[in-house]
Amino acid sequence: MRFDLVDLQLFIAVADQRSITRGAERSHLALASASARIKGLEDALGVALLKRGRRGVELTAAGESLLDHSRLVIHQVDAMRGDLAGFASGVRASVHFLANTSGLSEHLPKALAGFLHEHRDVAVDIEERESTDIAAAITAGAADLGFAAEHALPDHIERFVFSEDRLTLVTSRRGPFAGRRQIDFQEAGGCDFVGLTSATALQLHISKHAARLGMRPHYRARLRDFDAICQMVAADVGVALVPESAARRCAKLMPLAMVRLRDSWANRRLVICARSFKTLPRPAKMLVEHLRAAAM
Amino acid sequence: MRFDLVDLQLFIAVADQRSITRGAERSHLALASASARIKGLEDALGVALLKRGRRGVELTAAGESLLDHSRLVIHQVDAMRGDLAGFASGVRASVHFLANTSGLSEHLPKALAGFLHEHRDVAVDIEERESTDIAAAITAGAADLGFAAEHALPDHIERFVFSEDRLTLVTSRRGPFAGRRQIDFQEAGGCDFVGLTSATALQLHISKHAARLGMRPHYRARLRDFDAICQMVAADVGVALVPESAARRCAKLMPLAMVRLRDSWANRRLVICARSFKTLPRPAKMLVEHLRAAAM
DNA sequence: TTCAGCCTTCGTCAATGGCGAAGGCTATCT
DNA sequence: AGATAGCCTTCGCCATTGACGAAGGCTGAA
Repeated sequence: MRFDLVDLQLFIAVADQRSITRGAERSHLALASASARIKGLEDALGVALLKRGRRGVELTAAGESLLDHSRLVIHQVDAMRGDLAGFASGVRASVHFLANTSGLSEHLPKALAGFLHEHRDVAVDIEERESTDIAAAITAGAADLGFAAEHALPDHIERFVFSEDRLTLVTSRRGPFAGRRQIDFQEAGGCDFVGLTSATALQLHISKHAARLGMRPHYRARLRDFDAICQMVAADVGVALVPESAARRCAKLMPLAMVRLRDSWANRRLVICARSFKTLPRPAKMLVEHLRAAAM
Repeated sequence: MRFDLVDLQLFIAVADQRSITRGAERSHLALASASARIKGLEDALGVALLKRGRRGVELTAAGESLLDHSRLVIHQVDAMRGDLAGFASGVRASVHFLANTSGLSEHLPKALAGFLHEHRDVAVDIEERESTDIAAAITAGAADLGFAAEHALPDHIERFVFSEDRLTLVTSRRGPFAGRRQIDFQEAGGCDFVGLTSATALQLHISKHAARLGMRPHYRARLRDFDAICQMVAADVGVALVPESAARRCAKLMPLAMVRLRDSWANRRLVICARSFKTLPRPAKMLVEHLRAAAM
């Protein structure tokens, strides 16, 4: 007692045409074959689906119900074909990912490379955004995942710690703390500073804590990325707070000194975040699992 | 390039068991047949669905997607089978209908009899409810259709006028308006009344308009149905406002006089109502069409 | 190197689903 | 009343399909 998708498609054609003859044509079947299929469908379901007449057929109440269901089933199958066609053609599932500057340049590339290597049928679209903008975009559903500083995130956004970013004071080689390995940030109160443009989450973070310490740092320049900042510092324009990973990378190329801060707020927690980990599409879930495994 | 429902069910079994061998068993197929079907499915969709291994299989990303789709399709097909099984067993589609007392006893029976005669595969379950209760039930989705007084319905409930119910003052044959064909309701201000229990929509309607006229009718008795009310009236306990159709019917059996009211509010519009006519199940839609045709 | 576990391939054969042709039913026309 | 047209059902035939058992192939573990 069975039927198949061809039966359902034929039934839809017969119902649309109100004729087994024309429905058979529409389905590229001989009339006899179509008639037998419809009869088989009625046998399988145990109910008459059509009223046969001289001028074609009409649906019974059961036939009307079957027509509704058939349309749903065929629509679902078409959606399935479409989805699987995406896999077949290599236009595969993708994850939309937003990362702040630290994430993009320092923390993620290695982890993402590993993931993409293991999952050749998933693409990751990464865009650079500020941490606060990442929070807004994720809340709005405009991205699957984000990499951001935890302090920039509102409470409703789910997250787990991926890494920590220790802020480091960079100075020129002959700078004011030459020979010192670590200081309290307050000791830098009298220095000129080079900083990020004020809209960034990192810069806001620094400003907030400086204010708490009663400091009013004087910014000689504000720039957009760590390399440019470090070049200014190496040229003795001022000192700067940058992520340790960026400082190390720049120190290889420029005459810089790195001085650790004892302040606890100088350790930023960087997190992978989502509106809800549970409801992510499957490719994003796979990426999350990978990143959890790669976290510190 | 095709697949069928057996393929999808087999795929679900294979995915659940993580084994073609055990999936074949679950689907009552030989291993070779199952293997060939899965291979055919992969050919049809143009993408690998499984990673084969020594300890069974794992789903690819495409396979995971197909699994999700397959579950939806099979669920839809099961729903279809269930629905059609209802037709096959004669437990056919039914319409859940709520009607007020007037509707149930005076207005609907003839129209519904006609419908049921024409549609032997539909059942109509009618329950008696007050008009205000009908509104609540329909809003809550607890019934498909209602027959109620329009004034008792909130605005969001869709309706069309089925009939009008003219309220009539009934008195004893030798009553206070003997010989009068029609009066203003206010002229009955000095009479004793017999009425419905105060919770009914009709009684609330009457009370509201009496209050507007500055009347304070004195109720000697409150009863539940028109026959009982008319018996009291015939026994000269008081006068009563009842629907004209009920008054006519009772006047045949009891010494009653009927006096028309000139007041416009004495003409109640009785409507067929639904939360949304457009989204009704098909059997209810058929009943609505029939009632539209039978409306005044 | 052997073995166990699992999947794939091969050959066989019964069942299926397609077709053309002919028959049957019903309403309409002459 | 008989003929006709329109549409659906049945029959017989035949190529294709889908089931099976048996054997082969691959891979990781012992």
